[in-house]
Amino acid sequence: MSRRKLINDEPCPVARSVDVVGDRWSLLIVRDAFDGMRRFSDFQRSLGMARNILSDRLRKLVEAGILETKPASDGTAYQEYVLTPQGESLFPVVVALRQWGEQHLFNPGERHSVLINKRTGKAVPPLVLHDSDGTTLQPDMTEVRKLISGST
Amino acid sequence: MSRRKLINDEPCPVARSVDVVGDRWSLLIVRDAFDGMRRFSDFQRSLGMARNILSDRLRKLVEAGILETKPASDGTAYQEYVLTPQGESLFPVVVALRQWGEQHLFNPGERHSVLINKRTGKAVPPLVLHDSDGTTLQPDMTEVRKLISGST
DNA sequence: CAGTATCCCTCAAGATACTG
DNA sequence: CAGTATCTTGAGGGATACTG
Repeated sequence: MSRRKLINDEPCPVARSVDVVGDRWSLLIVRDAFDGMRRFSDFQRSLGMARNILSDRLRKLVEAGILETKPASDGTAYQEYVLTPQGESLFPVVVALRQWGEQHLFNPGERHSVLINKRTGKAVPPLVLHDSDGTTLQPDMTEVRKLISGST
Repeated sequence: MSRRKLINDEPCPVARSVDVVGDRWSLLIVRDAFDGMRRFSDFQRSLGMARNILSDRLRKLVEAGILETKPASDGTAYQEYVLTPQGESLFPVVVALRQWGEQHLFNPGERHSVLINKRTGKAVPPLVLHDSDGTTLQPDMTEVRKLISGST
């Protein structure tokens, strides 16, 4: 995107998040990382993307604090890329995208991968917004207030 | 993106979702739509994006079944763009991105917009994954099973 | 194996002018 | 006001060759 607008001074957290992970590959790399993937070649094979682009995305994800590099566990001289706590907190984002895709982007009966709770062996239930009293929040039950001072 | 890989035959719902909304603008348009925005010029002013791009994104969001057009409520000859039920079900995605951004992309004390429960007047609590028995799912408590036949 | 370095091309995005 | 049309730029992406 040329002459691209700078949005890391946007006051909206959604806009800043999209600026970091709102591209074709970043969230798929994160998805694979949640799936236990750590090595350059594994990501490359899984995603089928050009190596230079993968290299660039991994670097940016490390710069953004989403991944960190570690020496390879098998003693080779190379890196492993693992999620930081900040990266792990993208879990709801990836799950929400997964569930939305499952519901709306597959034909009836079409096969797709699915997220399973290891303990129960069952698919994880739909992600919904619960308020602190347990009520389920719908979109029209919320509103955005501008420019609240953050605690983080 | 040139010679871009086709991923609408990917078996992973995350990949398909990213293919639909994984760009710089789509989710911000959806965010504004959640905020009650309906008119072309309102989106344009809010997002500060080029009109031809906005036009293109609105068309694609309509094609994807996320927005639908309606005659303008004020009687003018133009369109309004409103979320379909499928579009509204992107709510968890937008909220998850919002909350991740709030936590990780702002300096302490820096001001940002915030999502409020209209009824209680308080910020909506963090989005977490609850299993059907109420336990909180962490990333390492889940795994992906490939190619389950879908019910949708 | 794990990248980096090049080369090339396409298209997303911006700017601007135009139209009913 | 709500777009469409046209032009330009450059980032995103692919392919491939190269390196330790």
